[in-house]
Amino acid sequence: MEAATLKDIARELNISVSTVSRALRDSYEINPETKRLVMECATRLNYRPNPIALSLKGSSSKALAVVVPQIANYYFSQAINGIEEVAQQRGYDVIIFQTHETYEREVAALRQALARRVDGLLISLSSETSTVAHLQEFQQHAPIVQFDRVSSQLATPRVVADNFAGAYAATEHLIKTGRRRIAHLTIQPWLSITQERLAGYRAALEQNCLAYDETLVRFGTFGPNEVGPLVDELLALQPPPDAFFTASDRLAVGCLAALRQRRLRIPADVSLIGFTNLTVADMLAPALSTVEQPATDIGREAVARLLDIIERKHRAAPPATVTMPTALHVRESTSLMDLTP
Amino acid sequence: MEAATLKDIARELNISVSTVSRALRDSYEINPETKRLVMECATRLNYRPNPIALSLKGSSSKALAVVVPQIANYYFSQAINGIEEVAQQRGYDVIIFQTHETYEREVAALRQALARRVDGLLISLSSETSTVAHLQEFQQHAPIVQFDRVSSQLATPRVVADNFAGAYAATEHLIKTGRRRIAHLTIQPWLSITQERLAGYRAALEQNCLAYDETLVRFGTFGPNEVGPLVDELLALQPPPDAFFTASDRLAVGCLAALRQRRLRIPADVSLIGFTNLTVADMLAPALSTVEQPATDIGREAVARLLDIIERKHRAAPPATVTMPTALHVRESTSLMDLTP
DNA sequence: TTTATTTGCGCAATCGTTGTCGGTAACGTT
DNA sequence: AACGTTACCGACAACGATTGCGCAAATAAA
Repeated sequence: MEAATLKDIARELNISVSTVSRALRDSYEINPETKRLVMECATRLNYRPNPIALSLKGSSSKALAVVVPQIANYYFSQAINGIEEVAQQRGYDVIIFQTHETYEREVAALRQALARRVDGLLISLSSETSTVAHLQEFQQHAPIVQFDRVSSQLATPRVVADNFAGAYAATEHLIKTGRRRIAHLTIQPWLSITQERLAGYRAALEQNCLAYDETLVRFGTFGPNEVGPLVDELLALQPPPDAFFTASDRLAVGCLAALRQRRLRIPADVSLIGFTNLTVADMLAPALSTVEQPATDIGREAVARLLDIIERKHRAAPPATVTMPTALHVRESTSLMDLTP
Repeated sequence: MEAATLKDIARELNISVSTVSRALRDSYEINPETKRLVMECATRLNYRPNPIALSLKGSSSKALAVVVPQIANYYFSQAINGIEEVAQQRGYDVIIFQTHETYEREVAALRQALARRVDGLLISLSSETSTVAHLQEFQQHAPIVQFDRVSSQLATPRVVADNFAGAYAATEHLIKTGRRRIAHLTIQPWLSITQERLAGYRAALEQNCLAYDETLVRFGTFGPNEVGPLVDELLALQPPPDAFFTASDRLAVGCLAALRQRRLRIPADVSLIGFTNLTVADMLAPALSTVEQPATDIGREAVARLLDIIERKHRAAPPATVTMPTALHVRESTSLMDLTP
């Protein structure tokens, strides 16, 4: 059973294809009786408009592109979950691209998305991306909404977690539990989220009369075996840090592993808090304090914005930034400092 | 800058569209010199064939559909990672659908996929799915490869983990560490993976002269708060279980939480092993023994099979089953039984 | 009755690409 | 000189849907 087309209906009813098309779109210039016949026949033949033909015709492809650095990542898989949910609800399909954190693959992904004539793009920038010419080029064809890793050079709506507030809360919490030398392990310095978190961290320090010490802050793209050496470096400082604040899932887990490997007691020797979406955070040893980002909601919100632009044809979209609240979860890894020697 | 089309090249060179088309496809009936000109012009205009037009023409859409119950799931996000990687390498885009474990959304997803004229389908069945008519229907249009949750009623290649061996190894390991009353928490009984794991569990028991006790086996779709009561039920048995073997990520974590909440010592009172893809398994408290499935490899293998069928046009694909080895990771949660009272 | 106007529908172009067919030279063969 | 080959290229239709335009018939207004 092949998919029914307008032509099939037209043949069946001995009318022209154009009449069928108009009847289905409820055009005023079609006889109500004819409409009824066409509708009936369409449901009988289980007619569905061919999205490919529609795309070619140039109207809309009913498909969205999602470009993220990685799928196999707690944060992004949750975000995509939210995106797919809302998109599907509103009749759009989602095409996924991974950049694996490279600029090159990001460009390739955009090219693909363009070729597919997607109606819009949701993107979280790769860590290599520092220019946005490729995105501006894309923007001339379809609207973009950025989420999580966003660039301010690009005029689009942005949906992000409240990174400043989250980092501020985490840092302040560490200070209130008696920590004074707080190391911050974070990702590439040019990313918006890195800067915002760093700013929050710094603001909390200064609000609490602690000096900002840049030797305590480390940036990087930390592979599986790169966190250990870094932790060693930090621990060699005088005085050594008494707390670690990490900026991603990978870093939190890597740091936890490194600290445990080095037989440091958490939180007795150092405390640890992460910016993560680990659902198992409270099952870790020790239970990991975290700043949780509403990843699913960020996905939902981002795609909702995008679809509003697409459907209301607000081409000149308000490049507003939506900030979603983060939540501080205090667990064992940041208990009060043990002051007994 | 709009995307260049054949027409643009044709106009530029004052030749016909068909000639351009053939020149680019390196047809024998085009003058080498003309070909050169066309090629040069094509690269200059940055021409890319329009996949939409190609799809409409009926040849191939260069897109694959992936249908999974959930994206935000350690196992599936890793599998999709593998799928996307290989697909992208071989020039195919991936369209993702989530069924949220419902038959209805699975049918809807297949309909969408069909409308998009995808060249093939990778599917892991929803837990509600018991009939495969919708898949057979789909099969008449494009090839299917099943992975993980597969149905034997459907003649397609299948790529799965070695569930029997994995479950056997886990169970045997529990027995060798002194356990005798091994509970098995698993998912819906009609799923292939459930049955295979159950069979492996049972075989290991019987090989070791332990009776299979069906009151120790529980099936279900365990929501966030459903694991607790179940654990209570099992612990009320006489004698109570001294080990838990769970069949999924969610169950392993849920069970761990429930046991800890009830102040049972792991592994002193009970030991616990999961069938999971948790990357943080050895960071949990206690470090969780697991049977690890090669999710990424399963994804890679499945998509490779599918693309082979698509490209070699082996429509009558060998419905072979590829079994990928699992790995037993012994950690703290299944240490030797403590025999001191 | 003649002229407007409305109603209802079909024709044909369009989107980008490919396949079928046919045509025109230039050449070689008798 | 007449014919067949070969090499090369263009016109056209088709995929499925939308849309501007035109055309006929029916109705309304003159």
